[in-house]
Amino acid sequence: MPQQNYLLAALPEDVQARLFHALELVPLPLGKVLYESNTPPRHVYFPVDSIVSLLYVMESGASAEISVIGNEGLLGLAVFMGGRSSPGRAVVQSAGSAYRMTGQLFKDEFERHEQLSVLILRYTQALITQMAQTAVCNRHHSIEQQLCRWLLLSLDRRADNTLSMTQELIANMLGVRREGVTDAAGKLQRAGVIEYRRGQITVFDRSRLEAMSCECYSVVKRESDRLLTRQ
Amino acid sequence: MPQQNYLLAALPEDVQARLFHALELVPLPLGKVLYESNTPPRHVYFPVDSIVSLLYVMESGASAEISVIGNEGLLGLAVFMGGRSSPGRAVVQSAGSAYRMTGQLFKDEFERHEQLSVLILRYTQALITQMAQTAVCNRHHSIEQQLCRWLLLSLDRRADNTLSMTQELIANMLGVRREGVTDAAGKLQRAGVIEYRRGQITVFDRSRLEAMSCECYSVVKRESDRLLTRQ
DNA sequence: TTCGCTTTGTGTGGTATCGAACGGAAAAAA
DNA sequence: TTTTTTCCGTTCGATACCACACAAAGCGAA
Repeated sequence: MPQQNYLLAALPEDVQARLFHALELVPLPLGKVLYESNTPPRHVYFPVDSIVSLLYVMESGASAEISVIGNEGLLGLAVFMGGRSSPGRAVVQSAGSAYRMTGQLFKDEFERHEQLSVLILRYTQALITQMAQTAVCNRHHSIEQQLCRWLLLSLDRRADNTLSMTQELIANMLGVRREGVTDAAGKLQRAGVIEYRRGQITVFDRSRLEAMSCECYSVVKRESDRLLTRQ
Repeated sequence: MPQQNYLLAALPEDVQARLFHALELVPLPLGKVLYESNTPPRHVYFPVDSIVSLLYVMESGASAEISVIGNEGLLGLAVFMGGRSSPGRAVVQSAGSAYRMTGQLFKDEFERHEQLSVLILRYTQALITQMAQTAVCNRHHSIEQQLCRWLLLSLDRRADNTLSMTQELIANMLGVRREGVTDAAGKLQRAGVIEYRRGQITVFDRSRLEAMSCECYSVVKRESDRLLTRQ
């Protein structure tokens, strides 16, 4: 159901009616690259039960995640921001599916329906907040705190309390070494907050995780809620 | 002249005519705080010869700059993104002046004139790129590289090759200690690239500075040019 | 079962940055 | 002029993160 995506669900019924016949449900396997850096996207994606990461990759090959997008958002902002493309790569971080429609069609609708554009702009601001907070977090917080933040952000976009994700991949997202993640994850496991085993992470104590995380998670969360619920 | 601001200058003449009578020229002294975190802005600012930094400040007091705004842009995106306010603080980094108009008025114009909104959206995307690149830069590059990037970004928004800026303030922007900046700046000075003396920085060899900077500067620069010139 | 691959744990050493403190020199204020 | 403040340079030890290497353990396939 398209309404599993909050952005789509928040639209007025008449706009939904116009849009939904143009939507196509596609599976998003783990690791699939939706957008490559600086190449114009064909489609706009609305995740339902998948999670997609926006990664910036440097010349050296080093990378860092700058935002996480799940069923609260959409991919392909560049389409109606007018830039056609953007640096950064979009990679499926948690397999699932998403609705999509062609960028041109969506752009037309964006320009036609004010309720749609208002919603998208608010979502854009939420995304900006997430990116800004990520920048500060990268500068000032420990790997352990960032891991907590990352787990929480991913958990918010999942139906249960598990994640399929190796430490190696998490390290790529956070832009740190795998060993650093091993250390931090080991601490969390010994503290009884999480349990992991060969790429399967289970979160036992979410409130402890929030307490061990840096403020960045709650700042982003609060701001997203403020922007996307208070219509 | 309002046209000293590139965004204003890029508008069609009829839109300029509509907007300019609502603009007010105000001086921006060094250190002035234009927006405080999470407080709704009254005005939208268009810098002409001033530079404004967008800072995120953490609970601990530690801070980091996430973008620089000069005569190529504007401040107060939250106004028409619909969020009314945003986290982050806007501080004048280089004294000068700016045109401003009330947020409500600007929002009305934004919604009325498609040429204006298209331009602003493109600028927003350029800003997003800058923020994302800053996040990655914070993660992967040395203080020296980041200092080069920062000097170049500021220099682009200045008419000459000097900056009034103490190492202490630069450290706050970059989110590092003052001593780290002293080290990096000392290297640059010994290399003959810059000269500084009690808060006055002169750049002698811009091309060397670009060579010593990380790729982040050129990525942001190229993307901004692409978005804002190719109408 | 055995083999091979992936994932995770650990160690060793090196570097960059941090935290805190002190001192000097130049500018600004009195 | 003298005093005060600001800005810059330097030090030292602590720590976080890095690069590389290798071992152990889980899992799947033959």
